[in-house]
Amino acid sequence: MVEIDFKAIEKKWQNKWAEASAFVANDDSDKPKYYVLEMFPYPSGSGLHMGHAWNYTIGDIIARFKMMSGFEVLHPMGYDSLGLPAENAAIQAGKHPDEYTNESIPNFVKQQKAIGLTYDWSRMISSHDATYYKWDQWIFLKMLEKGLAYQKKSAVNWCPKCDTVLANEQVTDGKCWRHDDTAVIVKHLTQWFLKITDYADELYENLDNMDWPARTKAMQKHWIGKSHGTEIDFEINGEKWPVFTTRADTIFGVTFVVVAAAHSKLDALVTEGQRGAVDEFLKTLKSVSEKEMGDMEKEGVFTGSYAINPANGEKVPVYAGNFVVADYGSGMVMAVPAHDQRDLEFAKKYGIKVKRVIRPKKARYCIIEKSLPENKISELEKFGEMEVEKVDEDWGKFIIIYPTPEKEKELIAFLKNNLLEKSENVIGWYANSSDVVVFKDKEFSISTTNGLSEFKEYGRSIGMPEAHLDLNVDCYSEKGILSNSGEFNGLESKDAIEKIADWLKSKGSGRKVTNFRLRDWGISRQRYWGTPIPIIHCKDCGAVPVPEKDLPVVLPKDVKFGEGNPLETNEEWLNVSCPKCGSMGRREADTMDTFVNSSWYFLRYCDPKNNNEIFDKDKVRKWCPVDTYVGGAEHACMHLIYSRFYVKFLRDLGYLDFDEPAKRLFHQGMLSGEGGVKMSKSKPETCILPKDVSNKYGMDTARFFLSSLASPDKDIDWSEKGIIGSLRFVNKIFEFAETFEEKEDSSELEIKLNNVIKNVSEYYDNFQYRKATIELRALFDLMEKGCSKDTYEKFLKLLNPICPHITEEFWEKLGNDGLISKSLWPKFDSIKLKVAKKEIDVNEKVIGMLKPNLEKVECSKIYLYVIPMELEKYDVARLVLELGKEVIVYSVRNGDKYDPKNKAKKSRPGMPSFYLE
RNA sequence: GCAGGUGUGCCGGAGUGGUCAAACGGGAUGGACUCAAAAUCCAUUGACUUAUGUCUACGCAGGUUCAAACCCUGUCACCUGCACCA
Repeated sequence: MVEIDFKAIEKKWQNKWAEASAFVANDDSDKPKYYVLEMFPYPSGSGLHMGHAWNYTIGDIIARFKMMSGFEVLHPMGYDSLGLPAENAAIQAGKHPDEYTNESIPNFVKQQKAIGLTYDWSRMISSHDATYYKWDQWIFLKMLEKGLAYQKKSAVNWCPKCDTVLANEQVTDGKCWRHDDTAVIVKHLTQWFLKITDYADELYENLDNMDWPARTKAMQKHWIGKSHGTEIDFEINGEKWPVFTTRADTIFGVTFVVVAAAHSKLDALVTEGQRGAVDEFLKTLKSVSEKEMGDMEKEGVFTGSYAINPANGEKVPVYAGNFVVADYGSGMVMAVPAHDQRDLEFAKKYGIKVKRVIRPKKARYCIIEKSLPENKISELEKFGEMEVEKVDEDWGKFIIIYPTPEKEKELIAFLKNNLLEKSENVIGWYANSSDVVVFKDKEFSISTTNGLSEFKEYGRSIGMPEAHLDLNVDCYSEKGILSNSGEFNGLESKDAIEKIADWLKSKGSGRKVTNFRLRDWGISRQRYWGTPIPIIHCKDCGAVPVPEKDLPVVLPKDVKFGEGNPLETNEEWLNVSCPKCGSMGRREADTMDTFVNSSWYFLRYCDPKNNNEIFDKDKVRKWCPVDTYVGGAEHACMHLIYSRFYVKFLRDLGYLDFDEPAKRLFHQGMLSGEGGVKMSKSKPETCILPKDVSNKYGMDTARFFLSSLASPDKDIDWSEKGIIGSLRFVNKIFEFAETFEEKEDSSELEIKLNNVIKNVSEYYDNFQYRKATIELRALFDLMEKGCSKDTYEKFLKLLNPICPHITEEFWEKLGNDGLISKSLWPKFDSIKLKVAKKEIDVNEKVIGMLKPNLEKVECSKIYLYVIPMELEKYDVARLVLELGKEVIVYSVRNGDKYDPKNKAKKSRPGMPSFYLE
């Protein structure tokens, strides 16, 4: 291998790019724009490892490709420098967060520059800069104006380790998103909220139109949780209490009502007689709630009140229950134990009756038998419709019965008594209404497996397995046919839901509604390193917004850490006069959630230095929305929902004229160390460092290697062995460059080049970098046999997005003046492409496959067998002409013409086949 | 439980109806070069066997088709999210 000084080449070109301001995006360019963005990082003091480098490279490749393809590309970088991690890291380092951050950022920038990324550094922003967070505050005031920011006292999630409140989105499984070993506790505090729920419907519905990864969209849909249902008023103690349900068809099956234990108006329902019991229950709840709310058993207590079911006037008991969510719907549910598993559990526990009002559309039982007497078979008919579905050699008849609901129990008894125990021939039976399988000769068993095919598998592959009997058919939660429901009997659930809603509406005791799971976004944090909330609390005027002209409210430097909310420790900052009445007021000491900063930063890149406005509308109109956004999937329900919300808000404020922040979203996979070890900044030994890689293999080699490993959305592992393959390739290019002498292109190479240009362009565009590397290798293989300077240059351009430094070097060596990074992407010639690709139709294709084989063979006669695909006559005749041989054609289907045993069998079945004589 | 995704050779990973025993890379084996090694180059890398040959393969089981890794049905396993949302 050649010794190559990658380091020097990298330095040289990084400097040249900077000198030429090669990647500065021009606001006034006439070219079409393209906005590539990677999620801005929090600048940790320890800098970045190869995993980060790879992440940025994914976007960089697109950016470079687009630049060369004639776009004016905006590819900015900035720092999400406010927030808890920075505050904690600073405290740990014994520094003030401001100082710490201001040291970290230059270090980060330096390291990113060393990777050779195409960032427009003139647009760099940092969220801890007051000129940036001023606009966080401005947006907050605008939201306040529009009624979208408000404060309320509420139960909030508190992380004892972060020492602050968390948003719903930041709690996973009852644990903090940063500390998965720390359970979140509930506190009641007055907090600021942003009314993201106002946009719930649009946030939900618009997902369908977006080119974002399916899983992200699915997660967001889940999170927003839109569901259509009916709100039904139950009268309790003369007052109407609305209850939300998606299953209005089960209204006649309601046997009790449950109100959330945490319901704010629970007291109104509790009778004197039950007061003691309820208080007792609430007390036990409190002691548990801090730990495992999740896997707690369904419990409750009777409140003493009764609710009147508006559908049938029945009085049903009202319970307070621990399994009802207080802030979803109305915090109250109608319980239908016959058709809901949770309700059933509860009903069983407290001895509440169960009333069935839905029956399966069609129960289906299947008996598999070998030689059952006819009279037994005909006996089965009395239970309902019957059919013999299929005959199977091994297992005999498959008899299917659809019993009427009334006869179902009888049928089960009949099967048990007559068939399963007494007949040797009966193998078993199953019913998919209750998903039951039973086998002969065994203890009876019914379990919730899944029907016939499973049974067959059991029967064949395992023989007669142990079967389990569990007649758990009393809860039917599927949709079906209504019964016991008065005038609605016989309707299907789907129709009944509509009809019952209409009926209740006409009676004035119900209405159709849409509910969302999404809650408002709590943004108050009791920490220092965040955007101050621009509010002054006044004894007389309440919460008064800081006037726009007084923005930004700057974070004071002088605070004490470790004694609760740091901002509370600076009295000088806290005490200000009320902007409204002038009397003494006090600043809001909470700061904003760090996600506020990242919700709109991509807009600021368009006009990062504007001091008069959040941004110039025209500039944003020019660049936004983001065309390609690259970032981790972990933000699916946080940053990626919040920023959508912000965009919609700013749009409605008249500042934007688009609906979504990014047209296309891409989640990169994670790069792990050798053998799948997670790289973590806290464990330096696990980290592969870009500077080591650059020394050893060169950044370009690493970029090529990582590109060639797998699709960039997949998780990949670093491998010291694997990169050797890429190093070999890079070395070959160096050797080629050293010894390059211009030659004529072969026509094969010409065609190949065309194809490669076309394919590689497509691949870069769609993140299929791996395929691009394969095409480039294939092209280079041909080039090694000799090629023109033009071809060589085109190759360098094609390789440039992945290997920007070395391609600049070779480009220069060829005598070119400008930067290859700023050169124009090669065009492909569509005529040549046609020759190369030979766009042939199906018939030609089949014949085409045969021809080269036939040509090779010395023979006088060719017998050709083809399947009638309408191709014989014309195409074969042509083939005969072209080959100049005698070809005799048979149809494969025309049996008497050939002996299938030793002839047509040869090639793949169905393919035209031939033999020679 | 619900939702989304994945399952291909020793490994990573292409391949979405016929030019597929399966691209490309890694690894392994053999050979060339060398005193030797590294690097480089060539060949082989499902089985049987060495022929323009057969068989077995793309999680498993069925199905559609002249033809299936690719389409359909069912099923299993793994990954990722959400989980008492009525």
